[in-house]
Amino acid sequence: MSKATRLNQPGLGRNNEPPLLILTSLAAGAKHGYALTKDIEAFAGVSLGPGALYGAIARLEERGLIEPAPSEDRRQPYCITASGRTALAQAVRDMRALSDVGASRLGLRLSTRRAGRSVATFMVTQ
Amino acid sequence: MSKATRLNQPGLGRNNEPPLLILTSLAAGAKHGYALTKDIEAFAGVSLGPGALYGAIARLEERGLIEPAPSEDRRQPYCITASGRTALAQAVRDMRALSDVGASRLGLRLSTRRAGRSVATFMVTQ
DNA sequence: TTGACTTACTACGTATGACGTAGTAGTGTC
DNA sequence: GACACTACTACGTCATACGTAGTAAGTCAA
Repeated sequence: MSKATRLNQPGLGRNNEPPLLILTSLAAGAKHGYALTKDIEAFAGVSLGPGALYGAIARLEERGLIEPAPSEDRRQPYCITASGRTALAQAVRDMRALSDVGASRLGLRLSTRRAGRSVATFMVTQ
Repeated sequence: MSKATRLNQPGLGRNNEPPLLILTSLAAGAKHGYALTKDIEAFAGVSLGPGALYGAIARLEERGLIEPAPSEDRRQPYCITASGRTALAQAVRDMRALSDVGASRLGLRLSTRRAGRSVATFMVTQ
């Protein structure tokens, strides 16, 4: 938290996180753009500028992963759709699996306790 | 495994996975390009075409995250550097944290057992 | 020894999308 | 009534994911 960093990470070029972050944020309830920025800053420590934010929102809407909710004022709230939830769930599972492989190959021990065998059994055949 | 899909996922546009997958693969030992493709197909079920693969390799090398290893034949093996390991470790931790938030907001229960409170405590203040 | 197949790339082009910046307009508050 | 904050729109640039085509060396079978 504290100091929100822009997305540009040192090593791994440009990322496709904005749509993922937006879906994650909306999974907890409808929000308008500005509230999304704040929420994302809070849970991911990442600050999306308007360019990244509204660009991603437009694309997510085009693809039917989010949709505009009725608004009373000038703000336009969005909510996640069923297929948005599905896509997010898939992404979450993929990320979990990939981070498991990465952690095991690095010999990292993540905070979570886990039983012996897992996705990481892939590595023995490498 | 079985049928490796190209990276284009249905929902979340273009992704920055190639560098991450390459680092993950190299974390288990030096490999040349083609071996990387095969390994990545095996552990991630994702098939990188040469364009994606060698483009990402070049960029990773530029940034000092991987480096060429000595080769005997026409193949050019690469290995991960110390800062490559650091970057990968950070990415792994980030992915883990993000997938935890996502899972909890979706009400997903991932295969891993975990104790009660976690990164997901963020959501209560949303 | 030729031809087919696999391995292992290089080179090139396209287009998507992340992201910055600037501008604008409504709203609250002192 | 000026200033800060909210909540966007609009625009441009550039990185990079990714496809496709081409090439060349090694392997193996007839």
